[in-house]
Amino acid sequence: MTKAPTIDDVARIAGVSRQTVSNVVNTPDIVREATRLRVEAAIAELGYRPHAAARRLRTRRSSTIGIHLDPYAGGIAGVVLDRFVHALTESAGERDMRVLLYAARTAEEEIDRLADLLEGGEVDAVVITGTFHGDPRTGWLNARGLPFVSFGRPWGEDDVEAPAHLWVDVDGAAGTRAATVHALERATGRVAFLGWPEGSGTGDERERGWSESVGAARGPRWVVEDSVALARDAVEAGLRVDADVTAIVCASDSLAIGAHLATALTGRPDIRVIGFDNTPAAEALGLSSVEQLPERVASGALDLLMGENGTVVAPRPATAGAAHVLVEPRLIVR
Amino acid sequence: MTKAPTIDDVARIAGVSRQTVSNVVNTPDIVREATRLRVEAAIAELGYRPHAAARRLRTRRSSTIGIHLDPYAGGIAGVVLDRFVHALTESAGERDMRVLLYAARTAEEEIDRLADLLEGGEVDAVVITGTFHGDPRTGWLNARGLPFVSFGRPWGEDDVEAPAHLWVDVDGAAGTRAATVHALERATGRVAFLGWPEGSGTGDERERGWSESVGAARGPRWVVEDSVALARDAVEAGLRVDADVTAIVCASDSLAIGAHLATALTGRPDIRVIGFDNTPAAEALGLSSVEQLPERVASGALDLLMGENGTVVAPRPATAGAAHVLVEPRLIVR
DNA sequence: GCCGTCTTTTTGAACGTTCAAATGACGGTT
DNA sequence: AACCGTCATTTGAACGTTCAAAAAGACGGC
Repeated sequence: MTKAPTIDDVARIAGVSRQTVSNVVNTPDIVREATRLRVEAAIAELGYRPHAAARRLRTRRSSTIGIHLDPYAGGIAGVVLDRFVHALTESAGERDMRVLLYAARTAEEEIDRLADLLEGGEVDAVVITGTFHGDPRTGWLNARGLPFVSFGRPWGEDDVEAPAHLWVDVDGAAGTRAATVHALERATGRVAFLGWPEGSGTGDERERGWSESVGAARGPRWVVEDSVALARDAVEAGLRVDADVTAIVCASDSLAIGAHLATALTGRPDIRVIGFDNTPAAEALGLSSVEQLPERVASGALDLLMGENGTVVAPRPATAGAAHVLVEPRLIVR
Repeated sequence: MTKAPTIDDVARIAGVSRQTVSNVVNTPDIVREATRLRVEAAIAELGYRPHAAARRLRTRRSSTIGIHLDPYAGGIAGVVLDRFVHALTESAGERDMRVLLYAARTAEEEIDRLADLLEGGEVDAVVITGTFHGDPRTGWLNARGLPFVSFGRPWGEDDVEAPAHLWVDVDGAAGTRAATVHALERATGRVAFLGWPEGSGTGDERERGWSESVGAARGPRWVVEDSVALARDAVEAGLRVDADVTAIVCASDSLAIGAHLATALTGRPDIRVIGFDNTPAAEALGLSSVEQLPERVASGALDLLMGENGTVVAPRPATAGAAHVLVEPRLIVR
């Protein structure tokens, strides 16, 4: 490996100027066919690849999107984000974009990273995840006019008429609604809900889907933190009180696995348990679960940042209507 | 957001030259304290951040490491890789490195991506994963002298005296050995092994750990593809023949979950099932499992690429001894 | 006051690309 | 034959940084 060939080397071999080579690479259609073929031959002969940094410097574009990776928390929750990262990488690749990961433990640290990456031109835009009530990141990004989209809606802020920022999310209520409807079709008794303590936007949404569609078959509503063991205990206790429950809609797969264990332990394998997130664990146990369709979420995020078919980051102002994508999840029946 | 300040703006404000500002940023100790403070004040005042692309162009370093993301296959297997990516991102951050993802469906496509990324200077090195017998990637990379490390040893090739390339891996045999020893301590009957068909290096290693340590308590050796349902059926059938088995060491968590289901179904909850990979699914079911310690794998990969405490990619030639890191996994008992 | 040495700072060039504007080639019209 | 318009190609400059070498300062010894 001596020295990588530059655009000038190609130009010399092909007997044209730098710029013509550049045109062949970037806008082939404005170059005469004969010339183009000659240049392409030279490129192939030398194995020329444009130097990314030089291009970035000149165009002031990195063609890269940053995404934050939370510290690995263990458990099941991380799987959804990982699938999203996968999907984002693939969708981005189709648009000639790259995905850069960054880690940060706290919101402050993350803001520092964001500043480095965005202001240093390392990335053109970022995807932030796990937004929460009063999240400092969105305000900071907005104040500087930096392009970003969040996976997760801006909880608590005005999110319909004048959206605070671009966002993409999964319609949690639609997911549990589908689960509930499915349960009602099959089940003969009441349909319970196993969810998280009130206050998490996501959890409240998921409960709402059940609540609004369960109707007369409404069973009890059990609440625990997101843990298999807690869920198991809660359901075991709950079933002693409400023995006529024949289906349990859950806010997560962790809860669903706990519920599943409880039904097995108490000799009630007839009870249908439906989870949320369609994690490998639910799949392994043969539990039905609501699939978030991360591929759709990912391409929705890119659509927002780059336009439907755009190839560069050019965020529209967050105007009503075009400022978010809400993906309808799908129930996977097992 | 008008225009980002450049190094010249800082220099003007601080009343020094470009280069002095550059020195304050990169090598503060060679600059006189009084000057340094003045420059730092100017940097803070303007909110200056060096432009990544310009720096990359000049230094010919991207401070970025690329890593391939397989198409999401579903199931449990992906979790280990995702944890590794997490860990790599965090370790890399500590060394002022970034992690860039790329997707590719086939080995050929991947080689194309690698060429773009490495020869275009987009990344300084790559981590390749899922190496297999006769993998075309390693040869291609070696032929060009491009820096890389693989997660997974070079199966089949000379991997001790004259290592084919830098690699980091988990000692699978040590993992199943620990699992077997643990089983022998607790179990009264024989210890079985549930593994994959012969031929996958990883699977053979894991079987070896059991085989070499199980001794007189050696139980049957069952073989299936990596699927929960297949594992369940195999173990159910196997236990009818070998009823004195009281522990099953498995080559993966998928297999372990299948085995676990089989023991539950056949009324043998006393049988200890031990998995491999310590995935969330195993955790959720309370199964013991061998933990791969992805953090160690990640920092091992960086050590190989950058030296123990290095801050730039400067791969040593793959000389015996210093060319690989073999991480000893740890049994998580539940 | 001068010299040598060491430390600190400045200067000019270079990294490889694309942008914006200029030049050249060619055919058709007047 | 001069002019115009269109298309294809070239030219000079610029993007913001760091390298290498040169210049300027500081300091002590004689």
